[in-house]
Amino acid sequence: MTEKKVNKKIPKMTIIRLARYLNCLSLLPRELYKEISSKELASKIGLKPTQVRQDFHHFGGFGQAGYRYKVDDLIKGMEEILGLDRSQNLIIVGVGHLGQALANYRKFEDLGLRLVGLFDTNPRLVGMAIRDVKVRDIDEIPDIVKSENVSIGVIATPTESAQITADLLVSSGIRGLWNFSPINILTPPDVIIQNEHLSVGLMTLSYKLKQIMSS
Amino acid sequence: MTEKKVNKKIPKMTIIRLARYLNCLSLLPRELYKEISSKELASKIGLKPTQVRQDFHHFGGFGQAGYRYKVDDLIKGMEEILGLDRSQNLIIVGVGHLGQALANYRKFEDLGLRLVGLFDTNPRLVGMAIRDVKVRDIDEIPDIVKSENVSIGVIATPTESAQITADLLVSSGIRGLWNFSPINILTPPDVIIQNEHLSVGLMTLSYKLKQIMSS
DNA sequence: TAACTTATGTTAATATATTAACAAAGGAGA
DNA sequence: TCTCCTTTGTTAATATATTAACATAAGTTA
Repeated sequence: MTEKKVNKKIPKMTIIRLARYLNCLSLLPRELYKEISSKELASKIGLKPTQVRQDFHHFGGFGQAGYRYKVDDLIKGMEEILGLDRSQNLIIVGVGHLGQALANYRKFEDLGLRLVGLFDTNPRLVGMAIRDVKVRDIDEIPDIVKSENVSIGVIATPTESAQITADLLVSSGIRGLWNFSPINILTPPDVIIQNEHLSVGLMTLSYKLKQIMSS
Repeated sequence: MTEKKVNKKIPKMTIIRLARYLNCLSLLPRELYKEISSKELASKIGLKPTQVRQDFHHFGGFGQAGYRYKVDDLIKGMEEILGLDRSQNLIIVGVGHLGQALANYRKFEDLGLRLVGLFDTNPRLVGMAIRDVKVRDIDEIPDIVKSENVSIGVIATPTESAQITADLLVSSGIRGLWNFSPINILTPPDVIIQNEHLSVGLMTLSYKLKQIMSS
């Protein structure tokens, strides 16, 4: 490792893989894996070792020639790059099945994310609590966003309400949206939106299935 | 349009975008949009018009020079390419919040997919029904897969059970897995696995947020 | 010590993906 | 009819991503 050269514009695909590496490493039993090679890590994700090393190289590398990577160093380094080293707060809008599934998602803590609010319009849900987080009416979103310094808003509402929800979150000051509705939400250019368009994954699965069936 | 040249190895990214185009088109009000230009379609997804045309070109094109695309033709063509023209059956394993969210997912029908089974190990869930689909014990998976000719299995179980569930689905004859657990599931090479590793999306969101914050 | 093995970092070569440029085709209006 | 505008299909140019090749470093064994 010579020097950090983080400002050299990191490829988009490298960031996605970095997240996959971190996800993979975090699931490893730490007693067994104190160290890991690019070969081992690659095989767990279905990549080639040289891809792993090339990705790491964009950040100056995480190891030293001859040695294998120290898992702790990898995790720490990647968390820093991905902005997961400082704790961030998030809220979930829409407390249907999907919203509740996400509210119970244990990985948030591992990623340094704290769920600080649940919101819905349904009066029967408002007042409930999931894992000690109260369900509030969406009217309270602006206040909570400010008081809790929320940086990420999760859109788990029905499709019809998704755009309005996004507008509300943005006007409340949130710059990061995690969208689970199927629509393409319109936002100002300084807002980051991460879409989880589930049907896209399902359709590509269908395509690949068709391919192997007809070969 | 000269001729279909589908056998020319379609780029992976083109298939993903094809799914996004179809998703976008299916959400359009059909009275208003009988036709659409590459420019309009591209802007709705945040792409350039030339990208849309290049993607379509891999299949010989969907229109005619001078005319805009007919939305019906686009949808029909893409459904055929993605293997959504013939109806496929799927089952969901794991009827927690996520499983129930997916079971209520209305888009399945639009994609020609029919939910024919829900499975769980929890005796309190077995016997219930969601949208007229009974929840059965996972022991019944092999029988149902055969009798209903199931082609896609959805893994919505806790992480600990994900690999076992996958093994069971594969041994029952399923070749397509849609995995919502965070782990990288091991399967024979002739099985297609589509991972929805939600934390990856969340991490890339965190990264982008960090970028705009520090600029 | 020397030869061999395994490992990472780095650069070069290849492959893939995106964007630009332009010909061909239709519609609208003078 | 002629010109202008818009559109798709197609090819060429550019940009990005992946893979291969190799130098360097550490550990191991004869």
